[in-house]
Amino acid sequence: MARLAGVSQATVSLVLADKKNGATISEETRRKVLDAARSLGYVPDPAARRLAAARNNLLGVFSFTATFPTDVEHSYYPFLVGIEKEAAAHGYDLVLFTGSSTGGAGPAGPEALSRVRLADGCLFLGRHAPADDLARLVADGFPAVHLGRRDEPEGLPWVGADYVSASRDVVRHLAELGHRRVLLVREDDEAPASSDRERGFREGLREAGLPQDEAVFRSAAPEVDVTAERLLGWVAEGVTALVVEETDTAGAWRSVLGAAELAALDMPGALSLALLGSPPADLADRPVPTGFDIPRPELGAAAVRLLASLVAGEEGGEPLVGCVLRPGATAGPPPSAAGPGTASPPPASGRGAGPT
Amino acid sequence: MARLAGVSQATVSLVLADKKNGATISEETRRKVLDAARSLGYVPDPAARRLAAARNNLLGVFSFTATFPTDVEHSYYPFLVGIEKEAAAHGYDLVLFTGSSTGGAGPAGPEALSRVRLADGCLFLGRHAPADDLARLVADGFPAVHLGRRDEPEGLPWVGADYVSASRDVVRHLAELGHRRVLLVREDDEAPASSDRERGFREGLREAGLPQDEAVFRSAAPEVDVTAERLLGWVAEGVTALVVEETDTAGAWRSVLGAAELAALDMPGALSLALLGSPPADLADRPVPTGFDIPRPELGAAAVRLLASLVAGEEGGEPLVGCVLRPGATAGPPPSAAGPGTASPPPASGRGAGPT
DNA sequence: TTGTAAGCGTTATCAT
DNA sequence: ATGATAACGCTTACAA
Repeated sequence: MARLAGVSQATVSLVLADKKNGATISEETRRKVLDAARSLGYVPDPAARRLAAARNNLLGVFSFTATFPTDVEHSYYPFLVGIEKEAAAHGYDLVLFTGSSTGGAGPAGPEALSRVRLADGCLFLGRHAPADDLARLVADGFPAVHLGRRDEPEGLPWVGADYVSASRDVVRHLAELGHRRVLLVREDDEAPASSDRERGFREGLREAGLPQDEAVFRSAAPEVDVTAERLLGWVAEGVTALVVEETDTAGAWRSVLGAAELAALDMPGALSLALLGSPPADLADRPVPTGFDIPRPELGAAAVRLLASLVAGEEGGEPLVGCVLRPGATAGPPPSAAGPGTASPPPASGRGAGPT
Repeated sequence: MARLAGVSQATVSLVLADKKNGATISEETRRKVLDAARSLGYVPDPAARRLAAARNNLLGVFSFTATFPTDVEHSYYPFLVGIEKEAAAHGYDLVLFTGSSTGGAGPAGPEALSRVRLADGCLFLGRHAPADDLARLVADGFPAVHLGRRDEPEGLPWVGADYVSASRDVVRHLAELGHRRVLLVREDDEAPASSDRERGFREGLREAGLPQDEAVFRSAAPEVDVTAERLLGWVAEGVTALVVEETDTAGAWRSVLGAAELAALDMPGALSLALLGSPPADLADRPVPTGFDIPRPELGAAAVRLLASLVAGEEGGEPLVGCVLRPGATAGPPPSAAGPGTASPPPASGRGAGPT
């Protein structure tokens, strides 16, 4: 220890810690200690440091699938970008629990989840987390945050994208373009992400004074069956814009895109399309869909922020992160509109169509 | 501590450590401890564990740039894939030290690097690591492994791709296709990665009994100036294949590709091209270059393997990981060859041209 | 077979 | 302003 080298003892701790509170170190000893430390190449042992401080400045990241799958597409990369940055900003290092991906060693049982306790708190990615194990963590007061909206283990804090507002904004955008008949195509799935989008969609309609009856088309979940006939039927009924739900498989979007192609519909011309999310990577060559982007890095950062505040014993803040509208190229004025950008005032309803 | 919950005390340590030597725990206490631990969700504190001179089953990963930069292209992702898998296989969790990216907390001084001592060992990514800080770690006997060949802090173990063999194989491949005049285009840079490639290139020539004089063209580093005229000149001199070095910027490759285009050379027909590495992402739409791929996940895995053996107190093994030849589409038989695949026996030298 | 006790290197709380 | 000294939670002889 540098105590021997220098002239003092645990005073070293004080000078090296650079405490902000009581400025209680004489310049002389300070120098002595610093010099001794430098000449000895002394570095405080982080393990001892953390042991004494009762916290280890470690934030866990637990994913139930491999954190780094071979297929980059499915990875948590965009979240990790924000997570790493925010963690660094708060002075935390990250523990990546090679959780369920236990390729050969440790047991993948419930034990695995317990390991996260070695960190000061933990972030959970992906929806495969066993609710009861998480409940246990929460009940024990262990700081945990789920990345993505989650109702299941009651009391589990989470951060998620604000699909409601984002979906509302998309509808507002369409209304401003002049659309009066807008239809939502969604999969028949009761996931919160789905319901939130529908809620936002309906809010958007209401706000713009548009009719809400028959405004939603639900299709069987796995294969969405929007046929060309159905599409043409809608157009015949006066629908000028389709708002499509986004899911992992993008089933609805693919289906609609395929049908539009089959029906040989001029895309922004005869029918406007909007996607409630981002298009899948394999459709990257298609025109950029009008819709919104989930700010994944920002979501990751928000999760870390929340987790850090929980670790610090504070209450968590706003769990919702705003999405950003993507104008895109698949939506334009409706066919009947006088000209581009000329949004005619709403014929029905007494409420205005403009932004409220 | 679980001691209170169960009936014993530091015996907990013994049963949780699963010591291999003297089987000295009665099945009964063992169960008691295990049960108590499970019901309490008890996890040994890594810091305390490490402090007590044991190990905490944590492996560090330290990169001097962000591990997850916004731009996926520049990330260590492919390495992480292998690192995560191998770490899991060895029963290690990963601690991501949010390196120099210290966006707000501690300074980037030596202190930053010493945090890694919390783990049993650490992997270093990227060449921005301050050599002296690393030297300190090594001198202290801390298990550290650098991902990528590194000479700087002497004694720092590393794993890297075997560019020598890979480059040799590329030349062999060309020779087997029938090429007798092969030219290496490299940047004027003394990086080990460059010299290794040249060495392998020369080995390949020798093995195939091809002339080594004037077989290497060196160009200024930043902007590689391979002009169309120069290219045509080489072809006129009888050069039928170009082997191009790979660097971060792919300057040489871009230059050669551009010149070949300008000169309107039929690519595999009039001149064969090979790249000593992988093409940059923005050239993904071009024909796949003949050359080799660096098995990044395997490299990451090898690094973890080496690190794990160092942690276990063993000597490290083979630091070189083989690359895999990529046949590609930019190399074919030379114009003069009788037909595809008909490699004529070497006219010069007494040594065979086939695989040795 | 299991309990006791001595550290491991820091930090934090008191006295000086 | 600084020197003792008691934790911090664990491992590991060593004793019982």
